[in-house]
Amino acid sequence: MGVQERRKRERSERREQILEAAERVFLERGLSGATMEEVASRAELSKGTLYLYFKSKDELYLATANRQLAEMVSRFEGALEAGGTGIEMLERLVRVQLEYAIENPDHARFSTTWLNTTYRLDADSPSFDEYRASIAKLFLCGNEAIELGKRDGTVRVPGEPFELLVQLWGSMVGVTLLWVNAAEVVRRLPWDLDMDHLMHSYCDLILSAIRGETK
Amino acid sequence: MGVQERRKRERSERREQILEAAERVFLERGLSGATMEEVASRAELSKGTLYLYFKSKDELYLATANRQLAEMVSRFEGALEAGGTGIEMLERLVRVQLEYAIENPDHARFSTTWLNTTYRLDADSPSFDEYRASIAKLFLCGNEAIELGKRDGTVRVPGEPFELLVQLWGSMVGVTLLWVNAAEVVRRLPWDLDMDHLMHSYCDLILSAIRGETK
Amino acid sequence: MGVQERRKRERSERREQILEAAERVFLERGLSGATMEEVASRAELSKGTLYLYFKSKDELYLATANRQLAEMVSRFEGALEAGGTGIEMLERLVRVQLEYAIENPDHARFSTTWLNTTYRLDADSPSFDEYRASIAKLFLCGNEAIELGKRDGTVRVPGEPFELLVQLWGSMVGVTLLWVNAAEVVRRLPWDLDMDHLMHSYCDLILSAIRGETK
Amino acid sequence: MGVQERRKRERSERREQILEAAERVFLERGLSGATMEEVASRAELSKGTLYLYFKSKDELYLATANRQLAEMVSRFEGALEAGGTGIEMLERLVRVQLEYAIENPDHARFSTTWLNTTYRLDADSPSFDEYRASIAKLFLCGNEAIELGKRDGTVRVPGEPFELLVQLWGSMVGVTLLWVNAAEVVRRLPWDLDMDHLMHSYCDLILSAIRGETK
DNA sequence: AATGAATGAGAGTTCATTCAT
DNA sequence: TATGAATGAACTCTCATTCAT
Repeated sequence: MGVQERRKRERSERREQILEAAERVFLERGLSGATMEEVASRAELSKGTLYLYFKSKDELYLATANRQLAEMVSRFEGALEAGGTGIEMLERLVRVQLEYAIENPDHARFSTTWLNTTYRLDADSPSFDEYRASIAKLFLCGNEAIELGKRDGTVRVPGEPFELLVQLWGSMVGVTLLWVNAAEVVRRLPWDLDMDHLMHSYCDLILSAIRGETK
Repeated sequence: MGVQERRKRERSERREQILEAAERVFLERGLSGATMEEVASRAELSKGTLYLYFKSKDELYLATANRQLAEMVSRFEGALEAGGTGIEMLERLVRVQLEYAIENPDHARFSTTWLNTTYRLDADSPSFDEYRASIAKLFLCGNEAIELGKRDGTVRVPGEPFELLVQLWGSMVGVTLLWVNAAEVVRRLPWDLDMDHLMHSYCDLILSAIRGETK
Repeated sequence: MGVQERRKRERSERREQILEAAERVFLERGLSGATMEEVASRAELSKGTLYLYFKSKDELYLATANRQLAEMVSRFEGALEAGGTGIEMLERLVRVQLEYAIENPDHARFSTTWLNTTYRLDADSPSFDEYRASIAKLFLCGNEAIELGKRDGTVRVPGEPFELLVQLWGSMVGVTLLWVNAAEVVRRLPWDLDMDHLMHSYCDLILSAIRGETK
Repeated sequence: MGVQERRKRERSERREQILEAAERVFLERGLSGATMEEVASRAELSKGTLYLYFKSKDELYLATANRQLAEMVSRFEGALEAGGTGIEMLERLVRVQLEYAIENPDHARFSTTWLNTTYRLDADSPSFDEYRASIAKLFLCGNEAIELGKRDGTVRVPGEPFELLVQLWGSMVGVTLLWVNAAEVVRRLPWDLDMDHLMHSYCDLILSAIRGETK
C-alpha cells in the first residue's frame, strides 16, 4: 500500500526531474541541438532511464512544452475570472503573460523555440493533441476578452478579434524575446537599455492603441 | 597581373556561389539541420572545396548572416535618404523591414535565430565583428528617424527614442516570426488566419500608437 | 515439510510458465530478436523474476531447446516401441518428425538455429550437456531402425546406416525449413507452391529410394 | 582520364573488400547478430565508410547475397549449355551446387541465413528485386532440365516439375547445412562421420529416386 | 584549386542485466 | 520471492572535418 504510493510519487518526481533538466537543455541548445545525453547527465540519470519516462526525444520536448502551457492556461483562466470590462480583462491577460515571462524567463524563450526550427513534430501523438488543446485554450481566453471589449466599447479597433489577438501575442513574444536575451541584444547595440522598463512600457503602448485612445 | 586579377575575381565569385547555396540550405533546414554535403551539392562543388573558402560551418553561417545584414543596411540607408518628417522616415523603415520580410521570408526567420538558441558564435572572429557592426548601423538609422520625429513633433510618445526603437523592432520581429511560420502557427490554432493582412495591419496599429493619434 | 514441497512445486510451475512464454517469444522473434521484456510480460512476471530462474538469456534459450528435444525424444521412443520391420520403424520416425513439424512449425525452425549461426553456447553448462544427450538419443533411435532394416532386408541401400540416417535427417531438415518459411520462400520464387503437399511427397520420394523400390 | 579510371577501379575494389568482410561477419554472427562495426573493422575501414558504399545494413546484406547468387546463376547457365538429356542436365546442376558448396562452404551456409531469421528485408529496394530475379533464374534453369527430362523420359517422377525442383533444392540445402557445420554436428552425435562422402552419396540417392531406377 | 574518399565522434534508441526495496 | 527502476554498453546511422591526389 505505502509502497505503491511511494513508487507512484517517486515516479512522478523523476518525471519532473527529467522535465526540468530537459527544459534547461532545450533552452540552451535549441530543439535539435539538445541531446538526450546532456539531458540525462543534467538530470543525473542515465540515458536509458529517460526512455523509461518518455518514449522519444520528441515526446520529451512536447512534455516540457505542455508542462509550461498548463501553467499558462491556469493563469489565463484565473485572469478572466476576475471579471471587469473587456479591456480590463485583456490588460490582465497581457500582464499575466508579462509576469510569467519575468518569473520564468527561460520558459518564455523556450516557448517560441518552434518558431525558429524547421524540425517537425509528429502531429499524431497524444502529446501533440494536448499541446494544441492548451494553445487553443489560451487563445479562447484572449478571444473572450476582446469580444467582450468590442461589445462594451472598451476595445475600439477595427478588424477581427482573432487578428488583434494574434498581433498582440506576436508582438509580445517579440519584445519578450528581446528581454530574455537582453545580454545578447545589448552586446549587439551601440547603447545601453533598461529592458525591464522597455517591456512594461511596450504593454502600455500597445494597450493604448487597442483602447483607441485620443491622439 | 591580369592573371592575379582573374584569380581574385574567380575566388570571390566562388564565395558568392557558396554563400547563395548555403543561404538556401540554412533557410530550408535550419542551422543544425543544414549539412555541408547539401550546401556543396547545391553549389555544384565538392564538400572539400567549401573548406577552402570558409573555415567551418559556423563561419559559413556567419557569412550568410552578414550578407543579409549588408542588404538590410543598404535598404535602411536608402529609406533615410528619401527624407521627410521623422514619422515618415520611421514608417519608411518599417515598410522596408516588412517588404524585406515578404521578399525573403526565410531570411526573416533566419535573422532571429540567435534569439531562440544559445548557439554560441565565436565572438572573436572577424566575421562576428562585421556582424555586430551591421546591426549597429541598422539601429542608428532607426534612431535618427525617431530623434528627428521627436524634434519635428511627428513622433509623440514619451520615453527614450532608443526604447521606442527597440520596442518597434522587437514587436515587428515577433509578428514577422508568426508570419513566416504561418503554417506552424495555424497548425496550433483553432482558427484560420490571413497572416498577410495581419502583419500589415499590425504596422498600422503600432504606427498609429507612435503618432499618438486621437481616436 | 508440506511447505517445502509446495515451494518446490510452485518453483517448477513458475519455471514452466517462463519457458512457455520464452518459447513463444523465441519462435516469433528469433533468438536475437526476442527480448527479456517481452518474455516477462508474456509470462505475466517482471523482468527481474526471470533472472531468479534462469541465469541469462542464453540459459533460457537452451532450456527451451531442451524442453522441445525432450518431447521429440519421447515421440521417437514411442515410434520405436510400436515395432514392425526396419523400414516401417524408419517410416514411422519420419512421419513423427513430419507431424511434429506440422504441429509446431516454429519449433522446427527454431531447432535448427544452430545450423545457421555461429552463435556460441557455453559448452560447459549443464544445460548444454542435457541438450547433447537428447540429440544422441534421437539418433540412436534412428540407428536402431536402420540397423534392423538392414538385417530384415527392408532397407536396401548400400553404405553405413549412420550415413543414411544423417542424410535422411539433413534432407528432412532442409525441406522442413522451406516449409516453415513458406511465405519467405514463395516471396522469392517465380511460382506459387503447395508446400504442404511438397513436404509430404518428399517423404514418399526419399523413402522409396531407401526401400530401393523399382517403379 | 587515368585518374578517373583509377578512382573507378579503387571504388569497385573497396566495394569488394567490404563485401568480403561483410560476408564473413554475416556468416559468423547471423544477419541480426552482425554489426556494422565489426564489418568495418574486418574490412579495415571506418564505420562511416561502409555507408559511402551501402546505404544501410540491409542493402549490404542483400549485396552480399546478390554477389553470390550472380556466381551461381552463371554456373547454372553454364551447366545447362552443355546439353544432354534432362536427367543429365539436372545431375549437372546438382553437381554444380555441390561443387559450389565445397568451394565456398561459407557461402553455402550464408545463403540460407534468411531461413532462420524473422528479420524482414525491405522488399521494395532495387537490391531485393535483383535478388529475387537471380533466384528466379536459378529455378528456371532447374525447371528447364526437369521439363526436358519429363519429355525425354529420363525423369520419371509424378507431380509438378516445380515441386520436385523445390524438394531437390530443399533437401540439398539441408544436407549441405550439415556438411558445412560438420564440426558442430559431430559434436552433437555419438559417432564419427565422413561428411564429404555423405554429401556426395546423398546426391546419388536422390538422383536415383528421380530416375525412378529399378535396383 | 578542387576533389571526394575516409574518418570518428556522437546522435537517438534498445535491451540484457543488476539491485534496492 | 518478486519487483521494476536504473544502468550502460551496444546498436544503426549521420556528418563536420581532413587529406592524399
